[in-house]
Amino acid sequence: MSDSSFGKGCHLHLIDGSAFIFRAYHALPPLTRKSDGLPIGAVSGFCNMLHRYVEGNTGPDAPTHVAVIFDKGSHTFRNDMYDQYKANRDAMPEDLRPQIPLTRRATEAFNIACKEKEGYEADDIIATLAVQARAAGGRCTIISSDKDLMQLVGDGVEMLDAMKNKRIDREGVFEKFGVYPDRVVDVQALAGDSVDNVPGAPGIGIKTAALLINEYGDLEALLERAEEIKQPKRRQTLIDHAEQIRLSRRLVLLDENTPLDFTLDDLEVRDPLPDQLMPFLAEMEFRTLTKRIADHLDVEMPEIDDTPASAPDAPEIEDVPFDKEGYEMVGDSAALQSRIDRIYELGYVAVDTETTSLDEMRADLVGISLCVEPGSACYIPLTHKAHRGDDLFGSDDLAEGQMALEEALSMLKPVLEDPSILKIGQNMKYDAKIFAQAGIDVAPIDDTMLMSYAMHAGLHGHGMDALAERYLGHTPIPIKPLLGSGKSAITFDKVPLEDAVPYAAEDAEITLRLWQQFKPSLHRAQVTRVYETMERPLVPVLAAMERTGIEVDRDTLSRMSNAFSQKMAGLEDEIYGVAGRKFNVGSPKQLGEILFDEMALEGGKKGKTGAYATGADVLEDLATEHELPRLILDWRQLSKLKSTYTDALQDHINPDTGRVHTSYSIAGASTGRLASTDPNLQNIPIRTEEGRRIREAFVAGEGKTLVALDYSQIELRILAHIADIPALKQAFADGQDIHAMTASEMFDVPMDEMTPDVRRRAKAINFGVIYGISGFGLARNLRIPRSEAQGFIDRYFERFPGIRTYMDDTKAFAKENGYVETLFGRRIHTPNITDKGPRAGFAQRAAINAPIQGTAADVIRRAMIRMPAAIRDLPAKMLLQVHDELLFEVEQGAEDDLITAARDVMENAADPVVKLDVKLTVDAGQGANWAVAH
DNA sequence: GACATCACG
DNA sequence: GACGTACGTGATGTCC
Repeated sequence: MSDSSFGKGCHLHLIDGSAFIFRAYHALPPLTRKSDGLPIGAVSGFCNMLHRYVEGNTGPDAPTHVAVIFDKGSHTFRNDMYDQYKANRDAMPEDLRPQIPLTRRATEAFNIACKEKEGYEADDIIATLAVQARAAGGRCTIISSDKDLMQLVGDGVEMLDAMKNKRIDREGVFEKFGVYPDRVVDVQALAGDSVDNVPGAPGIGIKTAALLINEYGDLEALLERAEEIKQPKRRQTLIDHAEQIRLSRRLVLLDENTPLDFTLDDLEVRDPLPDQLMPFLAEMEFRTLTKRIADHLDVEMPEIDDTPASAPDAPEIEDVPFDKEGYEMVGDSAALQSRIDRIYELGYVAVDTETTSLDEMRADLVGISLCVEPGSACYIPLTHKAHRGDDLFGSDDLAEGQMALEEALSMLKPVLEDPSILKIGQNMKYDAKIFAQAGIDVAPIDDTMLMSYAMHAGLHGHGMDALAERYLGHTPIPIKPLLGSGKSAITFDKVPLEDAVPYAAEDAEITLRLWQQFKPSLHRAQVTRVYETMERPLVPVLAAMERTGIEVDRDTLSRMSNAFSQKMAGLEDEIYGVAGRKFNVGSPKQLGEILFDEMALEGGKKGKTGAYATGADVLEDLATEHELPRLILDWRQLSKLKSTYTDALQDHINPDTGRVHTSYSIAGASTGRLASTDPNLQNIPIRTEEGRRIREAFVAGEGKTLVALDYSQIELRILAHIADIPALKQAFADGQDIHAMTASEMFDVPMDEMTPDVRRRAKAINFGVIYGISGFGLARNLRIPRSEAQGFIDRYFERFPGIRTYMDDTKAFAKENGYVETLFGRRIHTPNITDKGPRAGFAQRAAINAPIQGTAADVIRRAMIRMPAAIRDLPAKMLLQVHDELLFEVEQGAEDDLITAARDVMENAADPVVKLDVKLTVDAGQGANWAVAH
């Protein structure tokens, strides 16, 4: 190596460190260090890549200088220019975070210069060094495939895609951008970048951008002469967004003058020093790699001690039997402190809370259980009462031997909030909400229920008992005998400590064991991304929404209840008169007997239980024959509205907050949809005028407005994309009425002669397709002969052949693999797909529907996860989700800002993972109550 | 606790 | 040729 300074004949290699890390992380399963469980997969991959890189550096083209460049800090000067810069990036996976510093150490261990600078991106440092190298007359190779670096290429600067081993020169850049490197930033400024959240010009992509730049020379010339553009839409876009485009250019333009405290000469290539490298590899416990590098360097393989530090002679995890004797009660701060110390040694802990209620908003914390290793779980009782609930003199005295609640929480708060300690739970949303009541913001978290959901949706439920049984072969201690049931049931704070400790501690241990089993399986099941990006991050978002709740006006509901009561009473009198006697109108059994036995109406069909069917469709048909069915239908509607809504909702108004707090189950629906319970706020009436008025009781708080945003026809749009139906895609692109278009296509009716009835039929068919259409089902829905319905379907398939292909392919895929997948990789298992006979149809239709419904569910999940950051600076809160709709509450005056921000997130929620052929559009409404806002 | 019914997307 | 069917949910009331 020469001692002369960097100049002609020198060759600088700049490695994009972050790219290496992410590639290593995603390429490898989540390995952990054997002695202590530290996640180490990305470091392992990183070292492998560095080693391969060093090995490959021979021959005439070898570098004389080299550095690995890292990002540092999340805030850069670009965030000062534009606060949304990179704002929609997913958070770094929790098991990657602790590995980042280790990759720096790895680089140094390989004796390679390692550089970073606070407030600057790695790309800026790379730009600065590349320009310096060029100015000094040397060459530079940037090892990265990041397109943001392509602006640097030329005059001795090239890029190397290490993955594909492909060099990128000026021509390569032209291939990618349609312009040479000096105009790349102009093209990027126009096209924007959804990954970095660079806005660019709406509707202009790289192709159009390159076209414009090549025509006008450069960006400024283009913007100055924008008036000359022939296409009106494009012209207007450029005029309207000129400032946004200029901002975008500043965002993508790399800073070639980053102040650096080193020079190129400091980057001279150095041979690895075995004394530095081998101890590091040994510390990481990389057996294979250490051996390989030791051989390569011709040194002795160092000792690797990977015996688990915790328990040197501990048997394998699976061998520890469940043993409630090992469960301890923690009753003082010294005992708790030693548990906390252990948590810090390992970096994770399974947590479970015991409370007085399943309703998190009304529940009081009773105790906390912790577990860091099988066999030694503990329970910290906090507010257990001294006497059983059935004690004649049950008092409020606390049981003895418990820690003070405040003391325990103040000791645990730093642990629960520590970003370096992973908190593992089963249905963590529940525990997080309980802790939130105490002002503790639990993070980061893992959730075994959600891991199971990501891996096993469609196979079985994901409750703790089911998972323990199935995956641990263990039956948990049942809660029933402890709490009793019915009227004599007691709350957990009344359970004696000797019973509470084993029950509670076992839950934490089960959770930990499930986690140990599930964590590495996620990767094998290829659902890590689903779990990390669409399940886990949703937990805090939903917890916040549920805790916020929505204001519901009790008086409005109460008045409606009274009105319904009166109407029902009147109807009952009429019904008894027509029927000839009194009976329970709410009893389908009695009604069936009246209609079909006593009154002997036609069309009585008995179901499998022997009772007559009296559903709405049956009564609807009978209504032409007799007046009774209509009266019953009217009564039933009122009865439903009263009992399920106007009465029940009042009971759900939380006395403390005056609001209604639903709970969303994340792992309930197999397709990825959420489900709302206690109360269900996803089925508030809207289809009938009378029911719709119930939404008037859902109101905005004082000085606020409710804003509703809903995806327009999201499932049909997704169908158009997945089944690749050009006519459907075109219709959406043109903003056409999709049902009218289908009708026109199918029934040869021109669009301007469309009748509501023809459109209605087409609409039914469109929905039928999403549900896995059958002639029988469509016939029943449209009340037409089955043969006619079948004719429609045949015609539909003829006009849109892609649909049939999609259905056949999906069924075949499900049979082959036992699951189907959404566009985002969510898997829905289809264990019944092999059914024979009459049941076969069910599983097939479900398999056809699941990718469509599931993809729509994924989209809105992604939007919800990004929403808090997007509306962070607005006085607005997200309140509810109803499958394709999000409801917000916003301070008056900020409605439009909220709509703009939220719509943007929703419409772009598929990016960047999926590029939909059909754009998603979102309709917005606002008002003082939900009836108006929707 | 099963079943029928009906509210929503 | 017959099977019996639209997909996904949750809450309520009746009846056993």
